[in-house]
Amino acid sequence: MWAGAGTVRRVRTQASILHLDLDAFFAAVEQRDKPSLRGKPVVVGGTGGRGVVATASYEARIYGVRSAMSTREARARCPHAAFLSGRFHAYREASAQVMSLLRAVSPLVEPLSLDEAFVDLERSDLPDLEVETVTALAAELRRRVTEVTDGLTASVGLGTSKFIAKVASEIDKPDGLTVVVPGTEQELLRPMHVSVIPGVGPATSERLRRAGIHTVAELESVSADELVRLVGKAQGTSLWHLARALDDRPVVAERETKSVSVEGTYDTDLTDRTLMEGLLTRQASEVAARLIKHGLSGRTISIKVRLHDFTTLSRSTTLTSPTDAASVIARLARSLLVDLDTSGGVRLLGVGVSGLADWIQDDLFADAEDAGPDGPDLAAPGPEPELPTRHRSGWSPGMDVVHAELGRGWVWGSGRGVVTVRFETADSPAGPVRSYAVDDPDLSVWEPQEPASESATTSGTTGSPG
DNA sequence: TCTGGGGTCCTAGGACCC
DNA sequence: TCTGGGGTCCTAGGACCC
Repeated sequence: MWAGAGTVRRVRTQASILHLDLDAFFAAVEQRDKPSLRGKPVVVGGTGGRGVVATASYEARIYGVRSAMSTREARARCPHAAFLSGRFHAYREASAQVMSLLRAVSPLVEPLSLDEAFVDLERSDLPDLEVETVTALAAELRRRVTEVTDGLTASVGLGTSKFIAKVASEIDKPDGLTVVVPGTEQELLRPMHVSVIPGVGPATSERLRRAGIHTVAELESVSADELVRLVGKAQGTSLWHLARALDDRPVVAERETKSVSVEGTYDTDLTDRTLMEGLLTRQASEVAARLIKHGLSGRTISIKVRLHDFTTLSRSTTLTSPTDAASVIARLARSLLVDLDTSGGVRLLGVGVSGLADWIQDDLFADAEDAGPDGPDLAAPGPEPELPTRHRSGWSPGMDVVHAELGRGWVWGSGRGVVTVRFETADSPAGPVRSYAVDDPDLSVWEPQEPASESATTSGTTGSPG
């Protein structure tokens, strides 16, 4: 029965999905490249005061060092380990070698990270997809991985779905190969903890635990309606299916980028607003550089602020058209910080751009050349930028610079016949705000107009005698 | 001085439009 | 004029993954 579970999910009848996972990847690359580290505990990750472990070699895992553990704790558990901050060039290179091996097996390869990928064997040249055939292929693949990477090892799992292939690759790690024979999936899953299911992390595990659900077998006995009630619609239906090993997610080779961001955690909490603005400005430049490098631009600019007590805030604003300009991203990022109370100290700051388009409206921005590659810059000396006629029909928050009674400002918002201008002052990136009629004929000498704001309505209420 | 960095997806509420 | 529903977009926060 498919009671209340929506559309049928067709699971493959053959173990044609392969999952490959390079063992203790970052640490293994370090041990490969530096023989003195072989056989010794190696920890790769953040080495600063607030760093965390990215990868621990198996020698370090003996001491209880784990991924995502703070480096501080890892040092306490295994003081004699080598603590390294990582050489991502080397990791990327080794990863590329392995990925190209996988693509030689099948064109349909989905990398999950530098050290992990799914391969769809239905698109391979194999004569059939019987267990013996795919097992032989996987064994040969593992041998080739070690050969081309000069000694790295991989764990491989094979199954009828992504879920099962991934579970399989964990079973005989490191340096192992496991094939889950089609038809035996539920038998394998039932005794396992619910956290084996993708998407079930600490929070969901705890919710399920409180409902008396610990194993996949117990999860299977819960109705779809009950699961939706417990964890929400999307996750509830997903759980109902995955508990039955019903997983028809396809292997997807190319994924579109949805957002680009840069963030940093600082060893000591930040309290100086000017410093924070400077850091956001630098991060905005890095984000812009990456957008440009990939030919992307985006409409939504966000900042992320983690306070001293680890509460995390985000603020965002959306432009009417996409940008990849560092000055625009920086200006908006700084102004988003203005509302936030950071007096207790800030441990993390970040800038991101989402709502990406893979093209830029060149014609629309042609005039930005006057102000340099980053678009109009309020700090730049020289003549006022000439305002093009397009400003009369469409205003672009964050991008358009205008001239009005407080000097130069930039468009903060527009709508209902009004354009809001934010003036940048020496004190603040987001200085005073004034609104102007959108059809004002003279752009540079606009007369201030009463903003259509909330404060106007309250005064009317108190003034009425009733 | 517990708790990285770069992502993805989901939820919920409000605005706005039809 | 009142009421409601659905769809879409936006914002903020949270969970999760590697």
